[in-house]
Amino acid sequence: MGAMQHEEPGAPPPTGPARERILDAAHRLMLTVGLARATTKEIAKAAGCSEAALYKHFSGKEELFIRVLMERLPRLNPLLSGLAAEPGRGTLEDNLTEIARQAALFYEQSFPIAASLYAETQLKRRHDDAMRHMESGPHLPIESLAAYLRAERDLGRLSPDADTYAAASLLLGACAQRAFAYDMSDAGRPPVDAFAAGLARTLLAGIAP
Amino acid sequence: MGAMQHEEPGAPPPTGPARERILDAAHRLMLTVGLARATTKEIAKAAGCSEAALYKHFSGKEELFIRVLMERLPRLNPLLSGLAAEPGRGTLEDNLTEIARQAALFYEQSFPIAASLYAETQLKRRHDDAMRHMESGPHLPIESLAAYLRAERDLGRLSPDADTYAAASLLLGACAQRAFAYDMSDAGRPPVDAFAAGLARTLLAGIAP
DNA sequence: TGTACATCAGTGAACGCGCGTTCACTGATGTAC
DNA sequence: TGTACATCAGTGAACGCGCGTTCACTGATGTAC
Repeated sequence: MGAMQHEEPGAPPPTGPARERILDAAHRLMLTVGLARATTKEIAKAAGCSEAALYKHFSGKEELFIRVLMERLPRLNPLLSGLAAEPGRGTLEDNLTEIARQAALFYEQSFPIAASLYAETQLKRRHDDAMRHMESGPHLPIESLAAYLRAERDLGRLSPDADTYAAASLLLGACAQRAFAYDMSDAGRPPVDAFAAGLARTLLAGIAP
Repeated sequence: MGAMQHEEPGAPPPTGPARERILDAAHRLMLTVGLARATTKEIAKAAGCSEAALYKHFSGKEELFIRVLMERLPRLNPLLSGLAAEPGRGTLEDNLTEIARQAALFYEQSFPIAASLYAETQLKRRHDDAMRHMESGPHLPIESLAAYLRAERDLGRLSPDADTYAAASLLLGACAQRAFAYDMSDAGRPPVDAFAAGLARTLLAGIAP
């Protein structure tokens, strides 16, 4: 009882190595109260340790946040470059639907945190530099998808004059926008399966009569 | 000389009524250093007044930010609902290109600030509520554009089974994503005119062979 | 085996700084008589 | 006209709080001889 005084009543019990618990706690707080109010005191409380313990695992608060971004946010690129590796498999509409579905789920998870970096230009710049150095970043999914579409076009499964970059922007943009326009509390967000299917169909067929 | 000590060397000289100068200064700082580091001290310095003066015009820092959001961010909706009012004008491709162009510029300006609200969940919620109350919000452009597309479809200028919601999501999503994926410093951002034209063409024609 | 020392994860309490906010006040302008 | 008072935009200095960070320390575990 007395030993548990740091544990939140509603939160899952902190288990596992402390470093992971801290990353999880920081991640959770960034999503719920936001980057600005994810203080060292709250993070420590949620992780079930003292504030001082944070500094045994991370050099400071900024490093902790960078680590959350790198070790807790999902990656979209593996899926996309996987597909690009073997074009010609399955139907194009199925593939695009699945890409849109995964992308929508990906942005749903990562967008709120990625967006909050805009509040801390300095932190954002540090993260952007790290991303650029490991050749990653938010523009990469678009380029991966465009590469996949080019490969399909070379196989004759797309119109020979299809603008693959525009197509990739349209599909992924719609998925990212969905996370932006309808967030957590908003019930108006369209169900992901129907949404993804509609995007893929519309992108393939166009809307001209 | 001595009287000007509050003015930033590089900044434009603070002119006009104090309230407007404060809003401008806050807006500028939100874009440059980010919401989190846009402190009352910095805002006052940039506006050429004392910190205490801020509280003569706004009840507090949060109200000031809300006011910046409401009085300084551009609106996309007027353009869209204007178009929806008279469908059948001009060619569809031209209209979609112009919409995409305006949307891309709009998101370029508003996205960094809107995104930074994710760092302050509480402020975001207050702003969302205000938006909902005046029947606005980030999902509205999509619905306005969808309404315009429906009107064009009813005129037979779109395929009768076109998914107008999906089409609107694709077009506006791509424009928003452009602001997100390639920000300020990044030189990789595609020029807005070519980008908009490519989106409109691709959305109309589709990419299927 | 016992003993002396090293290492390690972690803590409670304090520190200093920067923040948003408030206070008592000023000097200029307007207004009633 | 002068005089007394009211209003107004704005200020410099202070206040208190919450933040990230550090400090000296503890108790448990490992290790050499």
